[in-house]
Amino acid sequence: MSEYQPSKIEPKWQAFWEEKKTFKAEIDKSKEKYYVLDMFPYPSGNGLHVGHVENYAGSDIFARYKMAKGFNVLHPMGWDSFGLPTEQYALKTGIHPKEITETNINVFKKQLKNLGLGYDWDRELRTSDPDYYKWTQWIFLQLYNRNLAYIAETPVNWCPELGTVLANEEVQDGKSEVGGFPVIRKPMRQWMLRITEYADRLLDDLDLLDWPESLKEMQRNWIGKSLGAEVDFKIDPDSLDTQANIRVYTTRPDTLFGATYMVLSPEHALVNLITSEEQKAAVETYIKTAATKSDRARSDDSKEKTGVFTGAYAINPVNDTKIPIWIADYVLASYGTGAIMAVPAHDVRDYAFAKKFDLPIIQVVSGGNIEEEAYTGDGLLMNSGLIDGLAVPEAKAKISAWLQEEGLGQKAVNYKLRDWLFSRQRYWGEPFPIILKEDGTHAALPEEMLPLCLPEVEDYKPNAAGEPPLSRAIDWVNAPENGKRETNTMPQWAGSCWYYLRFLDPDNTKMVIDPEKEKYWMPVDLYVGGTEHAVLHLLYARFWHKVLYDCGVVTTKEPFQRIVNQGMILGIAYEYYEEAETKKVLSWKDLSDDLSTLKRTVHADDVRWVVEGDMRKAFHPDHDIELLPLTEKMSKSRGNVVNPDDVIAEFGADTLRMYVMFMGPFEQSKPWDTKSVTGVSRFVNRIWRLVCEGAGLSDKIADGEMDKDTLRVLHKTIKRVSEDTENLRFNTAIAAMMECVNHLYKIDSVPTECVETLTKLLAPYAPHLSEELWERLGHKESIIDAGWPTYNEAFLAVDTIELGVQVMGKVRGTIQIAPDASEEVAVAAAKENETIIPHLEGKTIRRIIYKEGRILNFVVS
RNA sequence: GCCGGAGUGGCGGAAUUGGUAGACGCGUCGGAUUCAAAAUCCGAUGGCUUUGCGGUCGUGCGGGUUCGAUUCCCGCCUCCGGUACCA
Repeated sequence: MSEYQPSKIEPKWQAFWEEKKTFKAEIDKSKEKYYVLDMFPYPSGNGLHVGHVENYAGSDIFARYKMAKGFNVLHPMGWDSFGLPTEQYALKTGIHPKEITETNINVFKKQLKNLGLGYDWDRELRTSDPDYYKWTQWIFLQLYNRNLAYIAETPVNWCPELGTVLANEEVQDGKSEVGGFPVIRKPMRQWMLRITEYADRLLDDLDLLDWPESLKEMQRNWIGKSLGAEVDFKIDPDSLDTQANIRVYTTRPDTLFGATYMVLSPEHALVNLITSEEQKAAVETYIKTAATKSDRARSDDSKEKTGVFTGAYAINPVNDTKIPIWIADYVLASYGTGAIMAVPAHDVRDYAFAKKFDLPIIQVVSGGNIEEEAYTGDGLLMNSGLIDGLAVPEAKAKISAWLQEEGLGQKAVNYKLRDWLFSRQRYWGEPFPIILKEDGTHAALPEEMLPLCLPEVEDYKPNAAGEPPLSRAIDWVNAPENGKRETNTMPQWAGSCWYYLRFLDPDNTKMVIDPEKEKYWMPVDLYVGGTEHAVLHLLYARFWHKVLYDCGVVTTKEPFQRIVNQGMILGIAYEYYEEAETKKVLSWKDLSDDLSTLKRTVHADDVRWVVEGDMRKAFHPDHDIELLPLTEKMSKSRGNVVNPDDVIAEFGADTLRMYVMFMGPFEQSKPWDTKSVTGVSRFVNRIWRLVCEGAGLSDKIADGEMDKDTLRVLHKTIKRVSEDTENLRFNTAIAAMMECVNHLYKIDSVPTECVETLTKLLAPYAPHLSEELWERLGHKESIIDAGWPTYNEAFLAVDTIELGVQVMGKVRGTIQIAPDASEEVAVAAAKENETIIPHLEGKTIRRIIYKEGRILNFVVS
């Protein structure tokens, strides 16, 4: 075997690692632990895509690097195997979700192994395994017992297409996150988790974490804490016989004097009570339309405000003015008190509403132009009685104190975060360990009865009465003596809320986790995954972790100390156009406004390349039209998906791993370009040819001392690769190794020691290749045990450097000089330099700026 | 709208605390090797200008600070991600 043949060496080393259990992690208190975690995949039928490769190759490189550095590394993998697509596939095919899951996991696992990822497979778990979900149910019972789980009849996001409800977090633009189906509001009986009780801790503890700022910010925004005041407005006695108040929440109590009307949400409890006879019909119609409108429709209408007058009035407590009460759907029932005081002068929404319905606008903060738009900035209070002339912050403080004294209001805090809608009307999820009793109460299933396994059903659709699929398992439902089983199941997030803990003790049948193991391994030191989980999974998992902390199950406040989001890999397709009527094929160059065209794309593999000068242009394979490259998120419909299996078949896993890392910064999204894989492929081949010859070593590899240059290059490479890998700058680490190899090609003989060191640096990146080289270099053990090289600063030194010489800040030449040369020496050398002399001629040197080893600059006049 | 991030050759991307912009790779051009091609190896490669040395312009745009700005400050533009009537 003289050629580099990844298809031969890669399976060999994968088998080696598996047999030797190279990546098995066990508690070893003599070593420092390091827990690297990947966001575990949902085993879909589509298999692995290059986005997974980016994620897992990155964490694998880092884990192997830490291992080589002597850390006791835990790097596990498992399956988030409950979920909707599997159930939908089961519905279509009649195959049991368990079997579908099994099949998909086998495909995924094989693909992951083909990539040479170093996982401790002995810790493999899947969320749909009863031995696993037993403990998911157990954790639910802890929540239940702490009164953090409750049943509520509330309007929920119902997705008719999916036949289930969705959490707020799962709805985007009024459509389901999975499948993109329309979602409507519908009142239903549901399980809720009191995540709002943890809002402050979830917010405050973000400060403890080493997460990307943008990710923390997303969580902060989602929790959406705001400080303000609640104020009571009396309803005008003429409008209502009994005495009643409308309580509002506001962040701007300073603008109270500018409140010229009030708005209740259509669902507000007082609406029926206060509506006057004349307005009754209009109000009822409005409520009816608002109720049937989906969130989607409501937000579509957000530009145009709607609402109706109730006929009732309230009294502004600060100036006893009578102000009208309206209802409008721009006020949300679920936020604050479901009612607002409207200050049109200083709130854009109130302003739009007041303009539309011709309500009075009174400016109370100076600034802006109230004729044109609402003024939301700072300024001095005006038209505001006791707070006149104060700045906004002072006015807020003073009016709040006054409200408190008068018993009209108090400070209040609000959150955007709502309780977590935790039940789904699905089959393929964890059953609730709950018995619904005949008297309408409910009770926890005793712990000894866990796991409560999913019953078999003949069909995964809801039953005839529209109840969840589990209702079809009549015996199962009616098994408890004094009641029935809950037939909802838990959402997919449940299992992924705590899997990082189970990896530490996957086979424990006695308890959720052995405290000793938790203490040793937690927290997760590095969690790598995509930004798509920035709010959903990460918020839910933090919440459960904090509950477990309160239960004494875990000892860290937070589960994931550091998170890194790998960038998305984008696909390239090449676009052209088709004239709508004639189907004539057009280039982007042929487009004009009066043509009606459809966009079409050509897959990157099918493009015909034409070289023109130093450029290559993309052409349509069958037509003479130039194509425009289009970089987008990979998806089947866009025809720009890259399958990692194909890349492995052509180039090998080591090349794929390195190319994905070499494309650009780990956290940045970047376009996949199959043509560019050749660069990394050549590099891998160059290493192979440098070291290997036939079945053994190349003659070029010989014992002996490294020359000074080679020693310097090698130690510089150690330095750069170590620092870059530590900081997850994999792209520049690979560039450094390329430079090193380029140097080794220039010298006649490469000392063994030099190749060995380079191989160690390469090992996390191209593990199969490195093991093969290491073996050929005469080693019996895995290269993982060979340690990580260190560099010697002394070898990095050079005799002379090329120093840039500037005149007036412009580089005019360079001089060869010792790196630590004195200013006199440098200036003398510069003054003798032919290219610099003309720039100094006839000028007076006013100033000399010399930074040793960096720059020499003459300021002249 | 708001929040976060980014704009550097034909392309992906480098550049430590402000100090020779364009590392590394792709592509392109030239050479070696070959009967020939592929593969491989060596070299060149920001634009304009110059026979050449060189000159000049260049890090989204406009200003500023500085001996010196991709880097710092002010004001814009564009793109990507998130979020959206949260009072």
